[in-house]
Amino acid sequence: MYAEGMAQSRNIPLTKRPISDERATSLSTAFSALSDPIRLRLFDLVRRAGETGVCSCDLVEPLDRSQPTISHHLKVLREAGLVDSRREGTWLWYFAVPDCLSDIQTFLP
Amino acid sequence: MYAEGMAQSRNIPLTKRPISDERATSLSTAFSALSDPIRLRLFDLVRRAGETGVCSCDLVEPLDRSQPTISHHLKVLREAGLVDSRREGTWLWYFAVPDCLSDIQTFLP
DNA sequence: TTGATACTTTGACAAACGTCAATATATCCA
DNA sequence: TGGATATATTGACGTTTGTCAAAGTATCAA
Repeated sequence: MYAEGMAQSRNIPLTKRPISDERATSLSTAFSALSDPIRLRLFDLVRRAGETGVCSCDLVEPLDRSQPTISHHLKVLREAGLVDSRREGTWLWYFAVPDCLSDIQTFLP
Repeated sequence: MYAEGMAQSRNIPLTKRPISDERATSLSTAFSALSDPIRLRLFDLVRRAGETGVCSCDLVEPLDRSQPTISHHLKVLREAGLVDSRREGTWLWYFAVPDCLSDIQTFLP
């Protein structure tokens, strides 16, 4: 049976300097943005389009999702700071934010 | 109004070699495992414990979650291939799988 | 101003998720 | 064999998420 406060610590140096709660939340937002297969492919497509970016209308067909769904995913990516957009007439060109993954980079070993 | 198949392609070289669906799914599993703040801190704690690992009982208190919740998160991390465990008596020592993030590494710029 | 195209927002719904209490399983020790 | 500790599983719950149809907003051109 498991009872309150009965856990016996193994007295192992748990952590020297554990990640802060704030940083964990910030990082998890970035990870979360890439945690859906469609959204990951979406980001991949946008990133591959380089500085020029890619017209959002060209992203619907290859991902086999409705246009509103793609729009929703792009919003998630933008709010996570991974992509941004530039308007050109009625079109929106999406591009990857430079160094958007540097924070994740520093977390990896 | 948005109508079926009306999207006009901008004829931009969309992708040279877009990520495959399988790879996207595999990668998103890893990202998903780190998409929760508590689970991210959990992995951070385990990883910091090095080869020896850390006793699961020492992870409940610092993360301020119930024992079943920590157990659940550890299972998610294990199924994502990020951590593994070694039994020692009644204890389970969790440790980070070496190079578990190499796949994510190769995805980053 | 009217119509066409590009995109976003809203509303709805099922599925997945994070959480905990309660219970079950595993391992050791007396 | 029992009791104690460590961990996992089950079941339930409210919340979040991915999705689409429908409707709304934006921009341009005739």
